[in-house]
Amino acid sequence: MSPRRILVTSALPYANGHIHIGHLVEYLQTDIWVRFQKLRGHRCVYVCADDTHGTAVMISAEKEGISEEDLIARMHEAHVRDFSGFQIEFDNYGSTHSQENRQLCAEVWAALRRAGLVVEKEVTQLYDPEKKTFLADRYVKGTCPFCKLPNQYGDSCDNGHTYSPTDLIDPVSTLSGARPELRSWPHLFVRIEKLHDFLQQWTQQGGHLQPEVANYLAGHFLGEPLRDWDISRPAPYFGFEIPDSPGNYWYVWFDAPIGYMASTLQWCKRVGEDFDRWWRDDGTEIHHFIGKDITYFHCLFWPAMLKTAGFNLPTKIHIHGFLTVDGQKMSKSKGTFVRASTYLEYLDPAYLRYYYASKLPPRVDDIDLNLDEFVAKVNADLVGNVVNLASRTARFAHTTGLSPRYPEDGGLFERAARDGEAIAEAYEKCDYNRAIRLILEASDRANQFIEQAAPWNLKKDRAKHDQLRDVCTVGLNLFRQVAIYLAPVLPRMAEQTGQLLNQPICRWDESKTPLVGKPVNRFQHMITRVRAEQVQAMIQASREPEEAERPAAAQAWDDGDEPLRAEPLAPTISFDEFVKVDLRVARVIAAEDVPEARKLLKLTLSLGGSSRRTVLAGIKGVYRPEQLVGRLVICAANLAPRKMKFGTSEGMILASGSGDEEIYLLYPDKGAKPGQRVH
RNA sequence: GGGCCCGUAGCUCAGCGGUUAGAGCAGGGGACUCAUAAUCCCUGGGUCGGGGGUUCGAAUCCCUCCGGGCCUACCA
Repeated sequence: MSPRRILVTSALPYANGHIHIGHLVEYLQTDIWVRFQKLRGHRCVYVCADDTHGTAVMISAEKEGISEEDLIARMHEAHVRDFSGFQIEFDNYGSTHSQENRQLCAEVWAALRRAGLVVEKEVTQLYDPEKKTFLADRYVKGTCPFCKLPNQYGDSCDNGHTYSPTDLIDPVSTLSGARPELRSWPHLFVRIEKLHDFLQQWTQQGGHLQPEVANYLAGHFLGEPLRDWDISRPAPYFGFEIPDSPGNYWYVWFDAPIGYMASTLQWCKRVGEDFDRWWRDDGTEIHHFIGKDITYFHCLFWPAMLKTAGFNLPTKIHIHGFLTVDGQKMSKSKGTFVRASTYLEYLDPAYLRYYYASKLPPRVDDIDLNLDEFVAKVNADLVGNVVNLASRTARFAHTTGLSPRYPEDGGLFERAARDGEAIAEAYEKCDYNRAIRLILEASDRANQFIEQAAPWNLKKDRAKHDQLRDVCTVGLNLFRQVAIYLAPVLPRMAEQTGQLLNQPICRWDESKTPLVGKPVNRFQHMITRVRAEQVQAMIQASREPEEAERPAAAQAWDDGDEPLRAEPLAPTISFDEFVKVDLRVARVIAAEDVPEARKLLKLTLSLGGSSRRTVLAGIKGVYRPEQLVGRLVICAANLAPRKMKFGTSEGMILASGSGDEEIYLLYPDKGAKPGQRVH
């Protein structure tokens, strides 16, 4: 087989946050694939970069009082450190804020213009007059025009109503607290519909996408005309100004994927390669690894851009699912939102590399990091089964060395050498789960062999020295095969195996030829067992301070400013306005679930005597009905009844928190009586 | 409302038209002592989410329902 030329990318991590164990699913999946290809002898280049542009970076920089450039430089450094800690090896790790990227963006842009795909349309948006900037939906808050729920984002409210930010009642900019005004501005759009036929064909044929992804696109986007893509943002915007449209900047999703090319270009300059050979040459394969959340950009816009500008199209887009921890979404308060750097303080990266590999299917399925299983798998498979194989033979072999000729082994070496093809095929298809299972089977057979050959008995009899040497030669060669097959996942172990046997592991095919006549070095532990306490310590360290236990001796409170920032103060009101709201103490005398509703509980409140109110409260996410019965709450009692899908709500009960997972009901101190007004 | 993925042993998953449905871990019993309390042997455990259908034959294909996750739209 002649060597393939393969360019591989992972999605560009956003410069606004740190790498966490969810990101690592992707970078480890990709790194393993790249290492596999290199080990197979192919020409394979792995590029990535920080995604640096957009509003979120601007806001963070301002919040910290530093320039965007300083912020992204700092994050770049942190990202690189995290990746290298996990033995993720890029050939180039760049930034979308680079000269190369600006140049390539201009090139792609010119091609879109030339093809007549760019049109200008007025867009009317809310504008923050204080910050002199247009506001994306998530930076506007106000009262839902439908249910009058206050403090809702610009596109939808917690009760599930969707609307335009211009319909919000009393909108407030979360950037400045100012009242936004409506303004229009010309935006540039890409008429992607002109490429509909091409995209239909490209997504449905040629095996570029997993079947479920192709179906998703066909059913969801390609069944109707594709909408124009709004690709420009007015200043101020951290990004690249559009050369032929001063005052406008490319939307971050335009320049981010071009960052794949820009990073390649940087690499080409550094090592003296020809860029066109990698991006304009049918002989090159391009493989993107991404998460399912960004399917839309990579499978529609990106091929459209490449096609128009005459670059290589992706050979394959490998899409993976999300990470859950112990079956649930990662959570900051539970401590399962673990940063890469935190992980590395407590655990060996080899554990996670192995664990993810053992779980990853070729499909888009989510994968679960089950912490108990993590410990069990690492200890049982990696240490107990694989490394132990070396550990239990290398000590004997240190004195004997390897036999000059490979001894009879009942066909075990041959068998594992043959299985190499099936294992390689599994890696190629990103079916790491299957690859690992096959490898573990080989390791199992080797352990059985050792057990039965009992080198510890042979050692007792000097006359059996040669037999002992033969058994160790078999055992270590079977181990070496396993180490080769696991090299993409566990590069460190492959190196250690090379040192142990005085023969570095460089090629996959070395699994086909037994190693003989070599001295064996003193065995050193390759991977240590993991203890559940270490994992627990890591989880503890990842818990957000707000959830940590309060210190008994309350010293200075260190309350963060995030809540206030997330929801700035509303405009000042007069006392007269305040007293219009009649807040009352009320007792929950009945509570029941509204099964069809995602968030609602139906509460019956007593205001004392025979006064009853039925209130539908969106607190199901946190409170169960039985917890509430008997409790005192505070209720907005003179609110106009509101007809909702599941009945009429005659008031609201007071709670703080963002909504879904975070809700804190307010209740009065002991002694308060239902019906009392709150002044 | 539409779509996608998943539902197989206590747990995590494999099998995706054909012999009595598998693995690892966990459980039970035994062996061994070289090894990081590792290893080896034996063993219990499953209406393959429910129900229909296609087929000589279905965990595997089709329909439908239920449950979990996700994406996306619209109305109010």
